[in-house]
Amino acid sequence: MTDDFRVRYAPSPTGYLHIGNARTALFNWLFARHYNGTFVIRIEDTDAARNIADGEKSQLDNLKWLGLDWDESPENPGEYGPYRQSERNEQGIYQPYIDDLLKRGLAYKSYKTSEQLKAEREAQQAAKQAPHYVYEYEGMSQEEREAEYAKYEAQGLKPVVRIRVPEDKMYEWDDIVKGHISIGGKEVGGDWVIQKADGMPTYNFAVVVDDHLMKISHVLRGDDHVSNTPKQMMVYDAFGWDIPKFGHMALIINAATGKKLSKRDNDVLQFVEQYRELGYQPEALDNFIGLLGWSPKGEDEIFSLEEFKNMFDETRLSKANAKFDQKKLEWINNQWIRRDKDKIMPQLIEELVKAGFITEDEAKAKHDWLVQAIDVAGVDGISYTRQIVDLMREPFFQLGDITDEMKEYLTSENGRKVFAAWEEAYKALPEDADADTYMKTIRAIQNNLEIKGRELWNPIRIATTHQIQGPNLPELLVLLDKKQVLKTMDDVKAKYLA
RNA sequence: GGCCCCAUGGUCAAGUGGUUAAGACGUCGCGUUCUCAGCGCGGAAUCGAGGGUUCGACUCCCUCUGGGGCUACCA
Repeated sequence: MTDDFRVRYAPSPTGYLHIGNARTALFNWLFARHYNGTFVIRIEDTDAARNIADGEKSQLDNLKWLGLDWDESPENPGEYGPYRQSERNEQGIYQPYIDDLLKRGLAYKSYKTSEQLKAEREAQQAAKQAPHYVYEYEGMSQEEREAEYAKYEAQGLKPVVRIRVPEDKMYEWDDIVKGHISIGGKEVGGDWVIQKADGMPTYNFAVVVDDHLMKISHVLRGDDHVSNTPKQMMVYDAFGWDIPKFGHMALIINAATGKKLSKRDNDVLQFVEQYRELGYQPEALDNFIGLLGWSPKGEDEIFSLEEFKNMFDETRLSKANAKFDQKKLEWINNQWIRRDKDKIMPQLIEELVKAGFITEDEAKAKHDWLVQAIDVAGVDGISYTRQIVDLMREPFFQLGDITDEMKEYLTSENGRKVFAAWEEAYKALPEDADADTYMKTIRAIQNNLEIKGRELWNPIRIATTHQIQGPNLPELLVLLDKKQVLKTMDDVKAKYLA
């Protein structure tokens, strides 16, 4: 494969950027960048009713966030604009092609109402036949058809334009991922609509005209488009255009339902936006979706976009659908969080600010302390940055309740002894004692009292933090404010050890 | 129902006629440790079924089964 690679990602702005779309975009990007081609973004907004207000903006924003850049789009048009189908239609780009087909008798106007169509379909199904459009002008000449059109127009009916499907023809192609596929012309369900009554071209028609005009060389898209391919091929044929190479990637499946991941599946977080809000790293999302349906040669699992780009090989795309495994995503994100802590730190601190634990000014003043506290709290174990909130809440910003179990440790005979010894020792320590000093102090109590393990540590941990488990205690004590700790201990003493 | 596609552990998957069938997530156990996390070590777990082809099939062919996709004036 050589130059002149032009690939595209063509979202319809009917929603936010979905994980499945993101994957399609990612692989098209990889394809373009690996082969030094051009990556085009085209907005397929021919269904005005389904478009949502900020769909396009959100899609593009999230693509950028994922680190996917593009060479041509509505924002930065190349020489094949405009890059929104609605605008292309307004400019009359599609109409001449439709008229041409009409003139050549390869397409025709149809005035059947949706009620009629529905009735036809139901009758066919009742007769156990596959739904199939019935051509209403059988045996008529062009003139006779025109006469029919006039009759309907007089009744005020608006037509759609349907393409005549060559039913005897076989449509075959060598799919980049699936290999050879062939589908008979008679399988597409009969003459299909290329222009809707509102004048908009349909997806299957517009996509061909645009891909041709934009000189798209490779079309990498989801498996769900396989059955659209013969329809699109017959349009290429009708105009005598070269057909691009198609590649149909296996779909991402909802592990719970076993079905194609759908926007309506509320049990899975599946919008890029949602992951972004929880504090997933874009690199991690790229890493995860890049490994869904594609695998590299070696045994490594963690890859940057740049590495993916260099390794990319379209022959290693999987033919089988892949289930979405949230746990693996979490692990991958954890790896990225740990890979560059300096980069993550501001995000973590921001989460603490948003949680109301600390103001922005305080965070600035106590920056070094925060960095240490975050580390001691166990940032290495989190899956996404939002989790730092629960990790840090206790004992850094709030104290929890003393449970019955904790009370047991505190009020047992050994617990009382440990508390007394600890209280005395702690008060005697300087305010800036280091972790080693705390450790030695606790070890000394262990030796004096001959109490060890949980019997020793739990009373101290509980008395100072109201927790029965948590980060390494000596390191934690270094970070806690001594006055606060003393107060906590006094309270515990007054309440449980009086 | 029709057409198309797919099929290795719970999940992602490597593998292209001869392998002890990689690796990762998850899971389980052990160790480190006061505990959690982390880290280290180890374990369990896979070729959907049946026929062929072949000296030899996870790999090739067929059938079945299972799963998915599509079947719109949606994209």
